[in-house]
Amino acid sequence: MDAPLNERSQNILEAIVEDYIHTAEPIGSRAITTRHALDLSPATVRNVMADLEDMGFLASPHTSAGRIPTEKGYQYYVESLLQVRDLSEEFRSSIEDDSRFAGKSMEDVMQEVGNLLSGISSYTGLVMAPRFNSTIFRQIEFVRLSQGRLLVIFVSDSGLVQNKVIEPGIDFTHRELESITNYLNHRLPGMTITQVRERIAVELREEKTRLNKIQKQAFQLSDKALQGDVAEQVYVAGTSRMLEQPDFASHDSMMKIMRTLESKQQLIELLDSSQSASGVQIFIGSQSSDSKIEGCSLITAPFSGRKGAVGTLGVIGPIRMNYSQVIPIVDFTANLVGRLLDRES
Amino acid sequence: MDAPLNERSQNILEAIVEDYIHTAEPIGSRAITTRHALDLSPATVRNVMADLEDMGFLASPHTSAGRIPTEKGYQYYVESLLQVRDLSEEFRSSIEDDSRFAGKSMEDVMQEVGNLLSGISSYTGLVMAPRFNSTIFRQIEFVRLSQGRLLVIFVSDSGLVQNKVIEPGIDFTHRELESITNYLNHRLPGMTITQVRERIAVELREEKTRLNKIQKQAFQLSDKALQGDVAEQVYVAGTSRMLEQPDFASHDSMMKIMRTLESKQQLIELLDSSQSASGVQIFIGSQSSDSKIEGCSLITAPFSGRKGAVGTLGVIGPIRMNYSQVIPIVDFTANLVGRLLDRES
DNA sequence: CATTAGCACTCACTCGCGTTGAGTGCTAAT
DNA sequence: ATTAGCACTCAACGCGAGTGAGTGCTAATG
Repeated sequence: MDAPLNERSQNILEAIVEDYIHTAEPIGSRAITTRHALDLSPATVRNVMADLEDMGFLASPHTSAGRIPTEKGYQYYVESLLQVRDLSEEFRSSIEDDSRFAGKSMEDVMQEVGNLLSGISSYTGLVMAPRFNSTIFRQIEFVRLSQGRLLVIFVSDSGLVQNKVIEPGIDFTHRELESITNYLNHRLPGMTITQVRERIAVELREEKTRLNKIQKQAFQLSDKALQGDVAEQVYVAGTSRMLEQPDFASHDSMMKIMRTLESKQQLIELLDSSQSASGVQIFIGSQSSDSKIEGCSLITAPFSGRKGAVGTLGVIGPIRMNYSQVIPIVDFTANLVGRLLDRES
Repeated sequence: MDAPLNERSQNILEAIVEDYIHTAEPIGSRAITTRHALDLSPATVRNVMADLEDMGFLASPHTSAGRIPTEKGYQYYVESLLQVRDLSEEFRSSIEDDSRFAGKSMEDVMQEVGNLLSGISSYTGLVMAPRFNSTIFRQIEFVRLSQGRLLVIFVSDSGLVQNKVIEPGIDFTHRELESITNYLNHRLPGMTITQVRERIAVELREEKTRLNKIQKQAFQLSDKALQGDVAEQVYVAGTSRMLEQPDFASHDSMMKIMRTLESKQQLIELLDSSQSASGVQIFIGSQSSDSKIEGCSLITAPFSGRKGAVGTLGVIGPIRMNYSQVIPIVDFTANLVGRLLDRES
């Protein structure tokens, strides 16, 4: 929509965005000339700043304050000016330090990844474990509870464990369950849960065929067990990091953020859209959905093992976020988690 | 240490505490005479208030403000003045509404209980699931992962599922694992994990005896599987409720609380002490451990099924907490959860 | 003698106001 | 095209007077 920015304007915009990311305070023309060696006088900078403001990249809180970037300013910065630095060796080895994941169940690993993201980025870390329906079936177990209630435990290829309680109607004996379990565990591994479901539907439709009683029961039971979606697992780490940000000093904005971070459902919606994308995605301010996370930016990346279980992880922080640092962190971590998924299979 | 309070002083202290709980603002002498039908003049009330301040039950933020209760004041109020009301029918049925727990795994039930506590009390809800070591063993399953890694899944009597990853050193075949699983699931149910552990230790010591290979392997494997403590499961709900409290308006106090609520470890320590007690316990301000939750009170109750799996739940809020409402909520909920544990067995 | 009316006193809170200074926009000089 | 100079703006800070809720003390009262 606009003429492209000339180099000087770009430099100045970049300087303002970066300074503001560090200080969280409006940047004045003088501050730029002193902090950056641009060989320009404050007056010239002022002229450029006025232009940038006209074009919508900057805004001034009031006449006698400096400028702060607008959302559009951040977007331009991220798309055109930002050069993503390589991850520092320190971070890299800190992320890759396998000992932190040793001997942990997949759930604990996910939580730990959240902690890692939050710890290194100093913002809030989010991890959404792979959708169960898209993961590859590895094993199923049944545990008899009281009164015909059955605890079903699924284990996915990547070591994720999910369990739910069902009431099948029939009260299976221990032996029957054992047979059913065996049967299912021989037939189903290697398929995704969705595929398993379809398979079951087919088999049940053809039930008049050669299925014996055990087989029929097995399919009926697993049909019940797989009915309905399993809730997504979301792990949040470092929510208090949000409170450290001066951007959320006001009580209201803080409450809003914290409420959102508490609601798994809303987080799922946020992360969901990036599920299918590939590579790091950046949502700046209102680019992410309707103001639920007003004033926030979200950096996400999907992760997946070789066999395709796909989850999403990311970092959420104020729009005034250190993009150049966070982007490689998210990228690198997503790769790591992909490898962690594979190590189980 | 002091002469017991006479009735008039008690009435006035009670009035002040209750008014302050509602308004969060210092209470003056006039306010009391108008809001409560005590048939006393403000002057008389002032005299009594001065006495109560001398005795340490009240404090004045500054000369020309009203009085607020001290911790000692709250303690006296809770111990001697508070009559715990019966839970309103509305709350009672809301808590007992079974549908909210229908078809949920035990983990989800625990989280839901947290939500319930927070929702009804308007403070923050805490639930610590029964210590795994004290729960009764019901079933164990092994899942082969890559490279000699084994996923172990324990199910407790009350339907709690825990899993961890071990590296037994030997690479068992599928058949071997099946036999071991069968053997363990026939031998161990009904004991607590701790008992199971002891049993294993004994059997292994006598291994020269009549144990065949499978049996020996079974014990060695389960020994590995049960080594080390399983992390406590803590569920927190409604942390943002803390931010709603005017008591935590200051940035500092807020951060402190949120950090604590984020740390499972610290929450475990808080809840741990009430584990062994029976009935509702009330920790007012510094009564709870060292200022980690400065300005907070904690109301807890242990819950247990008939078979003894013991967990703790509670509500945490500002010292200025609505004790008369929260105490019966916690009490009632703990009973409910006890029943929920039993329904599985 | 306990209670209360009366009164002087205290002190956080609010509001208005002048001062300060960082920063701007405009204009004229280079 | 750039820059020096300058008038202007406006949030932020500090100060002082005014306000009022609330106290503590004293003397009067039933």
